[in-house]
This record gives sequence, C-alpha cells and structure tokens, in this order.
Amino acid sequence: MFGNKRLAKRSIVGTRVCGLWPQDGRYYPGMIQSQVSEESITSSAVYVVRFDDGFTQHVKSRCIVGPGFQPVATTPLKHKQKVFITLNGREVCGTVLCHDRDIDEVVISVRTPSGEDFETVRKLEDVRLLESRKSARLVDHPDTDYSKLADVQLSANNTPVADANKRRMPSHVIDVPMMASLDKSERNRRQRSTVEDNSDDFGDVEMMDETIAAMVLTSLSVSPKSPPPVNYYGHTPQKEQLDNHYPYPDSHLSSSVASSGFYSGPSERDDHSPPLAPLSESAPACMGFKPPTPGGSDDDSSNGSGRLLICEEEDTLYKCTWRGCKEIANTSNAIERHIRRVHFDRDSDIELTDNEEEFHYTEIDVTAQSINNITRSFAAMNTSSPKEAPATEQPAAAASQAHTGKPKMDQLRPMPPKMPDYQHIPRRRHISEGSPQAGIGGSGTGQGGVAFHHSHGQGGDTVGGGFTTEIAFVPKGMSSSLGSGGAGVFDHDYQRKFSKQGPQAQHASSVPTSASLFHESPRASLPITISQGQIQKSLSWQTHPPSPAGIMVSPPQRPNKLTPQERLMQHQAQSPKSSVPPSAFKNAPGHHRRPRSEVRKCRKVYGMEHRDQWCTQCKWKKACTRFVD
DNA sequence: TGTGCCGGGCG
DNA sequence: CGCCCGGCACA
Ligand SMILES: [Zn+2]
Repeated sequence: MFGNKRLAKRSIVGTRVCGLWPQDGRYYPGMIQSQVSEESITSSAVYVVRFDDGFTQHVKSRCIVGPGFQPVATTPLKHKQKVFITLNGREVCGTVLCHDRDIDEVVISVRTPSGEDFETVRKLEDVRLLESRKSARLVDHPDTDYSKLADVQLSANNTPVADANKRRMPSHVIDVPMMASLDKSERNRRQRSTVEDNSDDFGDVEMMDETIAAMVLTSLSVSPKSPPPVNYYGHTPQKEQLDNHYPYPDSHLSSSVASSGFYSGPSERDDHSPPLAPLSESAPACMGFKPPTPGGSDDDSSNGSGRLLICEEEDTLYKCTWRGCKEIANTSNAIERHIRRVHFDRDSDIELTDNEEEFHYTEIDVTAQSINNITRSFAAMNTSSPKEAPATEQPAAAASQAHTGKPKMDQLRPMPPKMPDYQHIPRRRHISEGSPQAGIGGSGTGQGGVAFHHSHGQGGDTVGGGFTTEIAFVPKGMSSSLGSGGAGVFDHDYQRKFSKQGPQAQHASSVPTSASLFHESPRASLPITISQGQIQKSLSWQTHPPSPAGIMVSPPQRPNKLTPQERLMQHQAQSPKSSVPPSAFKNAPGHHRRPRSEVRKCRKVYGMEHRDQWCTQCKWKKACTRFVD
C-alpha cells in the first residue's frame, strides 16, 4: 500500500481512473480531481473523482481502479460494467455479462462496429475499465483521452502507465458520441441516482472546451467572464453533489484539461475503426452528444445551448507527417489508409501492427479561425471556408470536393496578431522507415495539393527567427479548410479538434469561438532545419512548463494537472523543445548532440518492462521513430 | 540517475 | 540489414 499510495499521490490529480459509483457498484471513468484525505492505517485515502459525465464524488482509493490505485485484476466487475478489451488488435468496448471471481474470467458482451453483439470471455487482467491506448482512434470509440490510455491497464502489470499506449488522442468532443451510446447507460444512472445532468454533458466536452476556451481567452485576453458556466449547464440543476462547477468559469476546464492535455483533446471518437463509418464523424458526434437525455432535467433541448456543439465549426483534417508527404485527408481513416498504402506499402485496409499509422499523421484542426493567421494567408489565397461537418468523413478523395462553403469563422474576432503555428517538426531523419515516395518537395502525393508556405517573421512574440510553415493540402478542394480553421497540428494524434468550444463562446454569440486555438507562443520556437525543403513547422505553444508533478489540489484553473501519462502526451504534443535555445542547435563542433527533445520516447512511455512495445528503433537504442519530436 | 541515441560491432 | 550494446551528452 504504501508504495501504491505514494505513487499515486504525486501526480495523481488528473489521473484517469475508474471510480466505483456506489449507487450501482460499477466503475465509471473519470479523473482524480483532488485528494481529500491521506491514507492512514485505519482508513484508505479518499479522492475526489470527477466522472466523465460530470459527477464528482468522493471515492476511496480502494474503490478506484487506475494507475496508482487498484488494478483491475482485483476488482470484481458487475454485470453491465463497461469495459474495454483488445479484440483483434483493437480496443473495443463491451459490457460485462458476468465475472467469475473464482477464475477471474469475465464474460463480456462486445458490440462490433458493425453493430452486432457477441460475447467473449476474457481474463480479468485483460480487461480494462478505461479506454486505453491508442485506441481511441482506432477503436471505435472514442473517447479517448489519452489519458485514459493508461489507465487501468496497469492492472496487470502495474504501472505502466500506460502511456504506453501511445494513444494519443484525446478528444473529447468526439467522444461524445460514443458516450451517447455506451455511456448512455452511464448517464442515466447518474441522473437517476444523483441528479445531475447537465454536468454530464459537459463533462465530456468540457475538456476541450476548456482548453479551447482557455486558449481563447488567453489569446484574446478576454477575461472569462461569468457567463460561461452557467449557461453551460444550462440550468444548473440542483445542487448536485459536487460543486457544480468550479469556481471559475474556466475552472472546469482546467480539470478537464488536464486530462486532455492541452488541447489535445478531442479525439475523435470512433471514427476510424470501422472502415467505413457511414456517418460523418462530426455529424454524429454532435448529435450523439446530446441525445438521450434521460431524465429530464437536462437542459437539453435542442438548442444546444449547452452542449456544444461542435458540429458547426469543427473540422479536423489529418495530415500525413511522413517525411516529405503532405497528404491531408479529412478522416483519420483516410489518412491511415494513405499511410499504409503509400508509406508502408501495405494493403490499405489492413492496419499496421500496432497501428503504426497513427504515428505518422497529425490532426489539424480547422476550426474557426483559430488559426486565423495562418489562415488568413490561406484565405487570401483561396478563400475558402471550412466545410462543415459532414465533410469530415470523407476520404481524401472526396475531400477534394470540400468546397468552400461558407466562411463562417472569420469574422469573429480575430485574435490578435499572434500566430498560431503549428508545431511539429520533423527534425531529423525519420529513420527507420524510408518511405518510398515521400515526395519531398511539394507535391507529395500528388494530388492536387496546394502547398503553402507560411513564413512568418514573428510579429511580436513568436519566434525569434521566423520559421516557416509549410503545408500542403492534398485535396484540392480543401484549401479552405485550413484557412478557415486553424490548424493545430500536433504530433501524432494527440490533438484534435476542439471546436466546440464552448459554451461560453457560444452563448455569447459574439464570442469568438474558435478563436484562438492555439496559441501563439511566447517563446520562440526554433527553427530547425528549415531551409531545405522539408517541411517543417514549428510551433510554439505557450510552453507550459511541465508542471511539477506535485500539484494536488486544484489550483486555479487552467493549470493542468495531468497524470503522468497525460502529461506525457501532452508534452509530446507540444514538444517543442522550448527550452532549447535555438542557438544551441547549431553549434556544433561536429558532434551531434542535439538537445534532447522533451518528448518521451518509447522507453519512458512504456517502461523497460514493456520493452516489447517499444518501437524498433528504441529497442535498438536508436532514435525513436514512434515519438518523433 | 535516468534517458536518448550515436557509433560500432556482430551475425 | 537486423540486432545489440558501450558510452556519452543531456536532463
Ligand atoms: Zn520509440
């Protein structure tokens, strides 16, 4: 115990866990919001767990499953407990039909993407209560915060925090949909049991929102005014046990943010997994989101005031990050297919082992103007607008037709002149994989891509030297997207769209919704190799300092407290090695010595104990190809 | 002290 | 090449 506890304690706040919901004896996903009491000889530690649906509850550590807490392996699962298992290489969500405690086998009802249900028996240790790994995207469901990733998985082995799974993604927004389905039950329970409803929605969303909101605010320098929370929820329900929200408007964000990490959040929901998802992601998502409101109280209703909506502006594009490739697709499926086909020379419909594809593309959000700057330029070029929701789903090809539709975003208030930039720098070689054709120069794959170069000199704060961003869009039609939305790209998946920003934004109507997504960074990002034609983007975020791990309580709002894993991800996402003084990189006496990137590599992520999960390069002690900085 | 990975070595 | 690992710069 001590050990555990200790572990948990440090950066436990923000850790994704599954907490026991006393009312029904099942575990629900959420995150540690704070620690109420320490563990003592006579009693176990108590934490405030904020469930994904918005509820907050005090839970004893022994009733928490997750990194630093109880392993799933020792947890009795009730009928209907939602769980995640790996099926055919991908994570799927299912519900427990029964758990034989004697042999610790669990009969799980799994619903395939195609909709059919079937049962499977798993050892308890192979069952996760939280969604893990990569799955988010691949899997069908969604939600993913990467935070989840780690989760429970550790049960079996302990610790690994999972990050291991590389998964990245977060995205709440998307999740929503999923939640709708699965969680629905969850929600219901909550409502009925406790009453809160609104919050639940926002639970999912909030993360993103927060993030976004935070960013927005920051950038705009607007202060968060009061409005938000309230509306958000709509009416606040009753008191709910928790505070319904945090004191600060954003506050809620903060917490959530944590999990999602910066913005990382939004992953998409499930989209990807099934090869064809009929609906567009976004659309469903939105809808799903709100849906069922069970009980009644929820605000609901259509207007959506509460919920966010994402639909409208959000748009996410997926850009291949393969060395010189600039392929962009509207769906992750499409991009993964592209990667498999083009870069891995594989059958496009067969996933690579370990979903390696995921490591080779990033998401770009195009939401409303967040990025405007960049966009602006683009806009100038094309003037297009982002497409709406539906588009997302189409594959690249289809994408092309994205047409510009209307420009929704822009007019809002643009943020200040800062620039958003991206991030992600290819930096050195990509080692292992040589791709056959990555086109380096501009066209990349060929299709009609537009290549963009953005160079910026910094207007102020951003970078010290300018950096250039080069983007190419493949789909011909797409140009707009970028323009319209900002694009945030992060490393591999970790980020996603956040579009929905928020309640606040919305409600105010005038608020800039998307405004800033990203940020600009105060510091300079470094340029890196540039010139050559490689693509590079550097991005600068505000660097969040890696927070010291110890924050427990919730400080103010935005600071994120993440679990280690999350933080990890987050970092990776941001990865700009901010700390590095640009100058450093060059000096070189011949030796290479590069400033070490902040990104955690396989070794750190998976740990020595899971060396088998490391990318090959890491195994060989070569430069990691999975977590490239 | 731990991490990332260059440079080499070996089969 | 694939696979390992000594060793070193960093953090
Ligand atoms: Zn690696």
